[in-house]
Amino acid sequence: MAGNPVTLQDIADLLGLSRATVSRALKDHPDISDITKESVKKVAESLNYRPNLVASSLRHKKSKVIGLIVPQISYYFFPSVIHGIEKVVHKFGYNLLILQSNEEYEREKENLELLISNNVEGILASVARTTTNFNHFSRVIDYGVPIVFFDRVVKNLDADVVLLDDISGAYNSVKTLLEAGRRKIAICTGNLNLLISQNRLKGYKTALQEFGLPLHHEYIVSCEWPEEAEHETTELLNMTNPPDAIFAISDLTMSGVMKAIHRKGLKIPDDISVIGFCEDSFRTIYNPPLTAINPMGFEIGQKACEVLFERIGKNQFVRLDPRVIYLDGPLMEGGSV
Amino acid sequence: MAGNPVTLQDIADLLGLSRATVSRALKDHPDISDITKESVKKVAESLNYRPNLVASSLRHKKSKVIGLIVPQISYYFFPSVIHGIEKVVHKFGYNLLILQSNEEYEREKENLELLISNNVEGILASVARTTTNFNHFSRVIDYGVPIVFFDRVVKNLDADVVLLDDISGAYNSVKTLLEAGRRKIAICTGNLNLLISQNRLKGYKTALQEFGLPLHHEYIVSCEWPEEAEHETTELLNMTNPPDAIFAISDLTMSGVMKAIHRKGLKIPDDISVIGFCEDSFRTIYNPPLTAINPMGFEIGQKACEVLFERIGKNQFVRLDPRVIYLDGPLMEGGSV
DNA sequence: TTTTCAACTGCAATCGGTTTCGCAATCGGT
DNA sequence: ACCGATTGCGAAACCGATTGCAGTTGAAAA
Repeated sequence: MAGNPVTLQDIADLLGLSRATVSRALKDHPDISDITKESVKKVAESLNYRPNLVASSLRHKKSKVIGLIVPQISYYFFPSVIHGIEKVVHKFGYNLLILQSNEEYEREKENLELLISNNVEGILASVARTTTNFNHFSRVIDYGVPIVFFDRVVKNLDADVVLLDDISGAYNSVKTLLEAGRRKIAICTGNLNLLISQNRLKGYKTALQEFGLPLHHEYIVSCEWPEEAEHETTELLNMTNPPDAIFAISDLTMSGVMKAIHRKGLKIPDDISVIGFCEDSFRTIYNPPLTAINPMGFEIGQKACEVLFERIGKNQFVRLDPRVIYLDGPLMEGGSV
Repeated sequence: MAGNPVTLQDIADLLGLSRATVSRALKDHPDISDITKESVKKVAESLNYRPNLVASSLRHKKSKVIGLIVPQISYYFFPSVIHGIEKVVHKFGYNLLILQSNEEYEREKENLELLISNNVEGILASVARTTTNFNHFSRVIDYGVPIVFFDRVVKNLDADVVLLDDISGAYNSVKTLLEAGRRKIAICTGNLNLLISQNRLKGYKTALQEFGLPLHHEYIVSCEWPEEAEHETTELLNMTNPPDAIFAISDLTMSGVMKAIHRKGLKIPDDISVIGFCEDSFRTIYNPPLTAINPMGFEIGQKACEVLFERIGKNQFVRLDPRVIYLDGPLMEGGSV
């Protein structure tokens, strides 16, 4: 919002034309003569004219904006996702309105309202871990704005979903540890509210089961923040029968796990093995680089956004069945197993 | 933009009132009777009414949106900044439109246009390293939209600027290395287009000079990405007379430096000392945690945003002199020196 | 009974860009 | 010179929320 809001009217007045003509001239409408177009463009340029997208959006009922709600931008995963989304959004000539829920249910609700009020044409969302009630999402869907969930998804809503095959990713991780001869494997999972945490835990259990190993409940810890992960890991390491391997389900938990291990002075992978879901840029920070499942942030963002644009492209009354799209997260060899 | 765009008119029709009355009722205008207010609110609720902020914004000529342009969201610094900004933006009841330039001048230009077209009331920006011409910024300022630069700032424009005291931060870093007995200190700086790189280099030079040490130009390397930093560092380490300390000016360069050191199998701080500008969450990933200047991302974001709101609050014709605000980045002791 | 005033509510314009419809001028052809 | 077609442009409505102004109603005061 400027102090110098040059409008179509200003240009029109200067040239003795109508707003309509100026508008058309600027977008090369065939009805307008080349001479007029040229003079209009010249004046627009000299006046430093910028079209008011807000007005345009009001008229079109199209804002050309996609909304994104993430728990937080920190760490490696979500920035990667954002890159992927941005690429697609830009390709379609849209813009991205990014909001953070800070893991708070209330904030998430507010954010949704805000996106609706801003006439976004679609929403990409990864839910906060404190969210247990999903009415705010269904309201938006009923309102007619398509949502695609990614990573931290909600099922059983009329929305598409893009995520990693978490169960098999976790299964493969733990299997890798087992095949390396580890038998006392702990898991540092996240808030079990989240489907993603549940699924990664499920993969862990499946792998152990397959190897005929019992479940040690004291090896299963759940944490929300790196500090908590560090604390829990320290407890694990101080047990009389400590684990010889730790599976961390995210970069967030992993960073806490690693701190605890460092603090304890353990050597990786000699004293203890470590594996998890980590973006490349994160896992290669460590020495040796971690062996980890690539959580495919970039690809998830891209895919989620493409799916969203498919919805937006369609007539909303064509009821598509919600799709569930799984990506495979490849295991990246490091030296931590 | 929805398929179910409930408008004031819909509510008005249902109740046999006018749009005007409904609008006033919803915002508790004193002219409206309590009975009317109540019934309006009830209907609005049941219809799942959401005010169209786009329309409102057009009418008010206030979008309640702040624009943010950053080179990229990756790594640790900018996410911290965004957190700081968000906090303030939310406090003022505004929203944040985040755009990434991806370090490209052209994209940065586009992003600015976009923000203007979206009627943002102010802009926070950290410039791309490929930007050498700043006309796009001055055009925006002339247009009447206030800009506050942070971190990667532009001086001599009519805009406020919030940044670290880079020279003294760098000076202190290098001094720390010197006081630890290191004499062969290399610097891994960024693109020297950027004032921030120049200043951090200047601090480095000053410290050396103060200790009566000559400048070894082969110890000064400049790089844009972690990969480049890794490569350059490897070269440094392979010299016949390699440095015994490295000063990395950002988390981005630091991550490359560290990889090279790890690959070379050197021990920190025994074989080589390392220092830099790193957010806490980043520097404590390493073992030992890095000794580093805190780049104060959160605080910079907060401050920049507060300064911006001061500008927005003022009548734009009250010409304030541009302010330059320095924050001090404290040295965080780790174990890398 | 008339005046006065407060309490409510509606009309219509506004924000800036877009678009439908239609009009006037010009052109080509006969 | 006449007719239909084409070109170039403007008037006005529209998107949805807001607001200055004016109008209506009812009750209290004169």
